[in-house]
Amino acid sequence: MAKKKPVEADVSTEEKIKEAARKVFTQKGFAATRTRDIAEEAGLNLALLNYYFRSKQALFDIVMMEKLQQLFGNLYPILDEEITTLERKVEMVVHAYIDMLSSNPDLPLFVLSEIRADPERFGQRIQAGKILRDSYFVKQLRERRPDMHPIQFVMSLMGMTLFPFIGRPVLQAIGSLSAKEYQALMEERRTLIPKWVGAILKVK
Amino acid sequence: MAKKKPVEADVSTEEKIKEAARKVFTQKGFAATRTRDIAEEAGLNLALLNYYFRSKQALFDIVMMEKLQQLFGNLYPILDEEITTLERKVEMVVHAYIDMLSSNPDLPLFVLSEIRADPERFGQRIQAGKILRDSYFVKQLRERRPDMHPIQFVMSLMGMTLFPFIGRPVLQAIGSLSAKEYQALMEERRTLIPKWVGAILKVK
DNA sequence: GTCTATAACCTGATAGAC
DNA sequence: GTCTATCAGGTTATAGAC
Repeated sequence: MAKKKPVEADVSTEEKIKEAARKVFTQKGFAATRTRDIAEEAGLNLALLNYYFRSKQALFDIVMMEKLQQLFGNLYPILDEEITTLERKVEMVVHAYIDMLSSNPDLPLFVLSEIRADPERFGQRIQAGKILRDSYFVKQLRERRPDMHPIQFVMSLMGMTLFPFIGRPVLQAIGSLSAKEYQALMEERRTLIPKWVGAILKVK
Repeated sequence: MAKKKPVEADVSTEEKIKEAARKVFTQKGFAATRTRDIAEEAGLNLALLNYYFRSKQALFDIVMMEKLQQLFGNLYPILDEEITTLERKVEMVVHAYIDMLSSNPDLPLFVLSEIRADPERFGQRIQAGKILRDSYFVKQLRERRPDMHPIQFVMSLMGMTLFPFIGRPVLQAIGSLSAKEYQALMEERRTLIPKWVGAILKVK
């Protein structure tokens, strides 16, 4: 009743463009994407991109901020829970990533590539400090393993979780795996990684 | 004595161009690189690129093949040694990668991005099958852990080793680390990863 | 708001002098 | 072999009709 237009089952033009931009930018990156590709993907005219968003760069920035949030935004809330154990946090992080990346396999390679292409624009955007300074996770980790730098642990956890998606073409070829088989291995990693990380926490 | 020119301490123009191309392509990727960038980096004129190499794409292909070899070429020889143990092979792989990536930190993100951008051109170029079908490494791994798919192990090993370089800007920010501190952590990983991988091999 | 047409600019590649 | 000058084509962005 409060809507501007009573019947509006279809998405707005603006949203169509954003959705097309998400797809094309994530797949090809900023430099290799032409605004024409996005317009075509959206089934719209090129001029509308500049009507709704001022420029290719402005549209990209919007998509990029979303993707940064998507890739890193869920991390802190999980890691700062006070009641969950370290092992449970690892389980939750791995689970959340494999869920999300199964529908967005290109996300990590896209985000990390674009951060490197323009570090000062996007690098700072991650409120990076707070994850390792303030979180309950780090407190627990320091308590359990005062001998190791927390980031060493984070590197390995993220590496084990994200790398299979970043290096998928190569890994899939190395293993002579079908898409279905690869997906099954990702499912298996939900339990495999927490188990392995548990072993890492105990060693020495 | 057999040289065409008696005095030639300086590098050839062709090699200057290739060296500049290595640097710029690896840093910015194919799409974001302009042939003018390469010419400028080489301290030469743009026309010379097309004189020595036919096109941007042809020059890129040469660099890309080199970089593929650099990233994956040393893997099989190490993994197919008959006399070394599984643990020793892991040590050697980790050591070789950390050595090489310390002077070429952009290499993995570059190669993996470009493979994704053009999978049919470069994907096949890695004689991928042989690493996991034929190598002595896989034989040892199957023997030790018949319950797990070898690729699961490879994913984790490569992830722990390569990801710190792929995600460096983010990880360095997360940890509030200087370049020097980051480098020290990479050195520490030479022994840390083999130790952790050893724990993974034993768990359950 | 949406389109077509076109401006303004950039990029890869080449022609031709030296 | 190396340079300057320039072409041809493509790309972002805008003007203006509807």
